[in-house]
Amino acid sequence: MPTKLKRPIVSAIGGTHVVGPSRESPRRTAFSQRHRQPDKTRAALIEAAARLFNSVGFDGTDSNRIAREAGYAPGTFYVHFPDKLAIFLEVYRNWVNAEWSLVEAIMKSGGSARTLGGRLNLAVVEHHRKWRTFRASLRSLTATDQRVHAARVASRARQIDTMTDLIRARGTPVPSRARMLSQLLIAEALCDAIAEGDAASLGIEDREIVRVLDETARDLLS
Amino acid sequence: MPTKLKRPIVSAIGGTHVVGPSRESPRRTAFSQRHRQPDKTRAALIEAAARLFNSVGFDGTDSNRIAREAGYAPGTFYVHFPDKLAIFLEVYRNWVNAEWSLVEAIMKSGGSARTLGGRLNLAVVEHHRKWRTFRASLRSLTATDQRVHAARVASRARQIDTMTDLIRARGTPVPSRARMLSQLLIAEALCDAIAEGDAASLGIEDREIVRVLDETARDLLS
Amino acid sequence: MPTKLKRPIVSAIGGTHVVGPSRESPRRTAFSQRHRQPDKTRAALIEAAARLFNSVGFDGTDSNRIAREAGYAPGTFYVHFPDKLAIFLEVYRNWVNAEWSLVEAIMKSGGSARTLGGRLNLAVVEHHRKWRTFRASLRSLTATDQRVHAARVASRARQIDTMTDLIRARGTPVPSRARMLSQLLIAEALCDAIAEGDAASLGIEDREIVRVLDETARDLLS
Amino acid sequence: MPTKLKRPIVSAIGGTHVVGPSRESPRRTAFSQRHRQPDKTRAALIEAAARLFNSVGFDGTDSNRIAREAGYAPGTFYVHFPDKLAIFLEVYRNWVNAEWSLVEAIMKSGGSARTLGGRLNLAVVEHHRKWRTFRASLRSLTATDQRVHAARVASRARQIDTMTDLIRARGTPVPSRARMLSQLLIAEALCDAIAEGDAASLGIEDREIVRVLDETARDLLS
DNA sequence: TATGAATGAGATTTCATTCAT
DNA sequence: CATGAATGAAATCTCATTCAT
Repeated sequence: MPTKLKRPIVSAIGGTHVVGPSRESPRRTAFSQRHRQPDKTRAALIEAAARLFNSVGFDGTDSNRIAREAGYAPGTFYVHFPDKLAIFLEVYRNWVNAEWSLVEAIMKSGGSARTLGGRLNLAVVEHHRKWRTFRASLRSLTATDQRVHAARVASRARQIDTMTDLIRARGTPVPSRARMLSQLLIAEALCDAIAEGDAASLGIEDREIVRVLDETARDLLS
Repeated sequence: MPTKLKRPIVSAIGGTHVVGPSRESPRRTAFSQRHRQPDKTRAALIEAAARLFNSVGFDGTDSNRIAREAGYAPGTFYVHFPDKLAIFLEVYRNWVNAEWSLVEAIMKSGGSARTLGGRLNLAVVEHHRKWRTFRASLRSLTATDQRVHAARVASRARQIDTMTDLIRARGTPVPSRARMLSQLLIAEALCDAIAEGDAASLGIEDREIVRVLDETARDLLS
Repeated sequence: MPTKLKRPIVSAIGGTHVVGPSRESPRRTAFSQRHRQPDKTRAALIEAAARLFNSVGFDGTDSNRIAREAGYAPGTFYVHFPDKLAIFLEVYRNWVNAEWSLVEAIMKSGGSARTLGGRLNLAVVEHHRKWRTFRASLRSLTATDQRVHAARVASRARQIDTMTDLIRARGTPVPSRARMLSQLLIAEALCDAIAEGDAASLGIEDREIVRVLDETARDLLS
Repeated sequence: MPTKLKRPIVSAIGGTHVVGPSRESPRRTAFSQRHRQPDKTRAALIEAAARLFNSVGFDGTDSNRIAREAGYAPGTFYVHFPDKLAIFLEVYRNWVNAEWSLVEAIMKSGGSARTLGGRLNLAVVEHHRKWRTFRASLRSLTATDQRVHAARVASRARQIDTMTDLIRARGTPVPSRARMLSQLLIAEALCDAIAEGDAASLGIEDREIVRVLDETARDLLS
């Protein structure tokens, strides 16, 4: 029911510098201005959930803690979400939106295809790095849970459509959907690997991987 | 196929056709012939764990159920493993061994580089497909748990070494470690995506993705 | 007797006549009138714990049973106490308070030093008799557990201070702290022995031991 | 069935300098000379049990660990003792014997009543200090368990008899049994308090308490 | 809407004990 | 006698969820 206008989706996920769950006791005045404003409550819960999922993972948190971190009582959680998975899906939706915003902003910033591609890759890598633990839970739930799996496939379909539009807008020939999907998957994999520090722990520099990423993008998408 | 090994590592993971856990209650009162043979017990527990992790995920099972599925009482689990994560790492070790065996078997089968590469990709895709839920748990735990993360990085390092040996053996120039890691990651990502049915649900045929996989392998490794 | 206090500390320990835990299963499905009043819940848990610790000992009960005996579900225990030891310490705190109340009441009742001393000893003996099993657990945990040991030493320190005040108030010269501690220890030991029926089982009458107690008190404290 | 002659009871308890359970892996040669020598096995189990009861308490150990610490397999425990309590009683029996040996040795060493009394108190204090954790378990079980309680009462009766004999031997008039019991209890309490470091943690010096102990002994027993 | 005490099923883990060898 | 793998009941503790206020 909340429309996109009402809740500033991007700010919660895209903008914040993510840190572990705050240790400060739930910020709560006797009756903060946020109370009795359902949209703000909902947004606060989502933000807290995003933070927690990204620091201790989906199975590492519980709904009580999400509510407490957001400054509410346990019961409040269930006023806004039917269960823990529902808020996870909401966080995922926000995360995807944030990535889209990122991509759009860069595409509008102008420059050669090369420059743009490089900038894009860097930004996306950074976004993955920031949300690596959340993304790990996402991947795990994808294999385990129908709802999450469906949401993810849907999101990929939209990504491919968006990519098609962007390429078409530039006048370049549109690659096959298989190639576009592959590129998405490859970008995700390499970004996640960098984000998780795998390259580093093998003595490989991140930017070497980014270079490979650039290459595959060029090969597959043009 | 493992013969003299104390614990038949590969067979548990590589060979079985994976199905969901049986629903019949495996409660036993008397000792079966398998009992009192710690190596077999251990192997049975690992096999049951592999099956369960791959059908309901790491967080979807519990040590009691693993023991019961293997035909033992709850306490038996703790005779052989200190906790649930320990058996997970053991399953992972087996999984990696199974993949190595697969790769080695194919490498020894002879044929042109092309043929070999294709066969390899197909086999690995199939292996991932079979173990997709287990792999999802693996990826999730990688981000959450130190022990798993370390095990996975170690395994990647060994994979790169093995790859180096194989390429060197063929007389081809050895690519940079960054390229080899990238290829491993890409293969994993594309295989997992096929395994999870993502391509299919976007109306893309699996073999189109496999073709991309072949291409990147060619580009990156030669 | 406690009235305005949030948690009626003394009443739980001091007043009740202690019997073994009831055998009827106290399973409740609906909320009783006691529920939703956290202070009462907490007090009920403490009371049940006191009763159980005193009948089957600390290691003879479990948190589930304490909750059930108090009329709550297992989880409720952990809403109020982090673990079994925490409630034990709370019970101990109450027990000490009850003893203090006892002593104060008698001190205020007037009479000669002799009369008062005698009355005091009898009352304390009775208190120990009533709580003999609880006290045995207390002594055991004292040697095993840091938290309990610390609580007990702190309590002794306070007892010595109180004793000092009382003696000073009567105008009598204050004995050394060593003597006061010794007297506390001796009183405890003799009281516990009577409480545990040791004198009786050796064919010695309780009041003979009480007489010795009176003697040592006179010798050490005046 | 084992007679006193066969198993050197005192040495296990009286002589050893007690430390925590050894961390070294169970001292065991392929088939040590101790094996198949039931008396030695039994003695080794008792010794290990004494050590463990005195470092982690009765409830802090388990029969498997006792067996392992003694260098045997879990099942061996049950060849020699029907249950954990049985070995505890055996350890207690040894402990009492050790104390008797101590007392006898000192009584035979000659000297004035004063000197002897002082030496006795010091030795007994030391014995208690060494076995303080074991003694705490003893006291706890005394209140909880019939078998232990009976054993302890019996032991006290014997102590009083012995004391009577010793006093009679010196030609001094024999005090009432109540006085003798009281003195035993007081000695135990003060010794245990010193052993547990209670005096020290209240800023009181141990020897002050020992002096009180001497006083009460003089007052009660002469 | 928001609250938060209470729920209770269920997961993890321990350990006294058995028994076939 | 000794072994030691296996047992399974039971204890500790968690957490998604409910519901009366």
